[in-house]
Amino acid sequence: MPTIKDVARLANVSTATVSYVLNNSGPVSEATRARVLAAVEELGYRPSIIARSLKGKHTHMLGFVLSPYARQPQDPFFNEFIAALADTAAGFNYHVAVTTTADLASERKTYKDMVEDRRVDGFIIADTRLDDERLAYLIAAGFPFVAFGRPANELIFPYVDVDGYTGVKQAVQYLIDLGHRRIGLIELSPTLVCRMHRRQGYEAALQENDLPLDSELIVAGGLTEEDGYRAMGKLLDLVQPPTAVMAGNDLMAVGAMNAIHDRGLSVPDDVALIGFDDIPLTTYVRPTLSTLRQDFYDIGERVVRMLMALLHDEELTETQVILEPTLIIRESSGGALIKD
Amino acid sequence: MPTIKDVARLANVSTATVSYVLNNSGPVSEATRARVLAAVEELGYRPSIIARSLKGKHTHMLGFVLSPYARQPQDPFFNEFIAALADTAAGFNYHVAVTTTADLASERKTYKDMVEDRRVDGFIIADTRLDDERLAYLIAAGFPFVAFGRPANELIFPYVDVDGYTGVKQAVQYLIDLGHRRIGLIELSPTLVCRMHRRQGYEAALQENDLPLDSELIVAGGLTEEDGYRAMGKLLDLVQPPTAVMAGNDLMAVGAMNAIHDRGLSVPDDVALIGFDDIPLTTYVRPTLSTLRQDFYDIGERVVRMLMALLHDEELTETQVILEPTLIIRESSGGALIKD
DNA sequence: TTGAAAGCGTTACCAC
DNA sequence: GTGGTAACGCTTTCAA
Repeated sequence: MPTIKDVARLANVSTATVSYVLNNSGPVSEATRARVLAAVEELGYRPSIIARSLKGKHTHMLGFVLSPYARQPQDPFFNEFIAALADTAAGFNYHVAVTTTADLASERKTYKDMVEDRRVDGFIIADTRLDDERLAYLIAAGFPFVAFGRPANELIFPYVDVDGYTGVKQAVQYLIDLGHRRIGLIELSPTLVCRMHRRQGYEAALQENDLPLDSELIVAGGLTEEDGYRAMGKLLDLVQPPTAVMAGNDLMAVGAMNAIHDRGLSVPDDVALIGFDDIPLTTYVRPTLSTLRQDFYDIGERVVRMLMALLHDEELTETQVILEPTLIIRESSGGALIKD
Repeated sequence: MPTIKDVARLANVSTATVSYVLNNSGPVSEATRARVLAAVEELGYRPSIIARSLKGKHTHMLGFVLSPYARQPQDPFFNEFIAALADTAAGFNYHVAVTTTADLASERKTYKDMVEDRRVDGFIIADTRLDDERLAYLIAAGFPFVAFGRPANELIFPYVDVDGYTGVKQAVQYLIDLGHRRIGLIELSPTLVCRMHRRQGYEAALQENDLPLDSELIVAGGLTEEDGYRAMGKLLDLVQPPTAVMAGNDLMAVGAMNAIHDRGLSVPDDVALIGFDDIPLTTYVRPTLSTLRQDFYDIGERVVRMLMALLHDEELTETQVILEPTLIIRESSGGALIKD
């Protein structure tokens, strides 16, 4: 591998001049520039990222830690999100280091290691939590990051989030307009900040329509298909089961769908269903799943752009971005209950 | 951030001694060692990965490039595989840089950049192709990598692969044993090496049972649910459609399932179905999908272990590993056609 | 058992 | 416009 010295020698200039040419960081005569460029070409020289980093104090790496804590690794969310991160970062000549963790302890250690080893210049944090150690740690360490998800407390940091409140409210309103009066809610994991907003959206929709808030219609779910299956089972066991259900995410909605089918009932005739996320799975199942779409690619792209601005000391025009999800009506939400 | 010099100063030793202690690379008296360790502790010192890399000529990074060319980004395969890569690498103090590419040209550029910039010490390559530029390039460049998938030609490199031939043969035999005589095959993308082996397994099973090889029963598929849907449509359009179908992967099997349902037919009564991969989706659909399981986590782990051995100049005990897939019978493959 | 110093490949300050 | 050289933080050779 040729180094800058080899280039300098071949072009009969100093290494400083080579550096000037390559980085446009000094005045160089056209003739010299041409000679340097020719030498670079001839040698196939590429500057060493590592040496550059040692000088420049940055790694051109972004960190993203996969945690089973808030999302299952099989959640297709990651595919789109990671692709967006990697794509967008590449546009800035950055790369993304993806790490996985098994539990909270190893997650803690991972962040600490990445920060203290200065392996990455900044982090992308997904799925903010109620009492989020990661956020607290990074803020305390003064380490740059941008989150997908809002804070639950008074912490201040840049983020992109989806408006779960408005989204769920709109979806539940849609079900109410269809004629549904008993609408169930299968909640996400209690530690997730977004669970809160979605719940509030659900309650707001009922209140605005003067529908009673029946606590037995709100069941703890979780994250996975199994969680949704189990939660739906509880709802179906009620003396008066709901005729429609809003699920915390698509995976649980599909679980709910299976629970309904396995009891010989039908979606949407016996129970209408709406999910959240719009993962590809929604169109694979029958009936296809109505849902609230969050554009993970868009979110990932925005998050990286904000982080790049942060790292380059640029002015962040918007530091907290809230995106509206789109209600996507497919088959599982059914038609009007009472035909006229 | 404290440097090695700060530690040396505080411990009243030279930087060399600090380095000896930290790397166990020189004889150090117990007293000195203790003093150094105390200083490290007090300062919260962590060696700079970058400076280390500059000396040592390695980055402690592994590269993995996501390509839509052979697998759709929404393929859940990636989740498990990437998690396995990241987990296993972490055990060796390595990290994984994940990059995405949009097309073959950008893929080519990505590999070139990563290699020439020496951003990573080695690559993991997934889904080998018939005429695989990536492999050719890395071999020509003498750059270390381990593949998930076999070569299609005479190239020699370390890999882990799943025995698609035996797997599919076994699955088709299973269908034959159930009484099926007309068995369809929905193929993977033609460029994938594994398509070949699976096709051969299909043909072998038919031949061993003296069943005719009907070319109209073999249809081009692809990768996605849509591909499977379309391919199944073609099979159902036949004058004499198959009573069972082996799909190139689970995603296409689910697409086939939907195609069958959408024509008012039933799985497995009208058409029995077996997929390949065992992604979580197989248990979310109704009927649940029979499939050949490949353990992506295991594969990812093995690939990284082999790559680590390669990078550390250790003897590779096995350089080409073939794993057997497991036939998993769920509902979609049905029971015996002719009940006795 | 310890340390001085060279060197890894850059960048950038300061002279010329 | 150009070049010499120190510096980035570490490892390692060589000498003491």
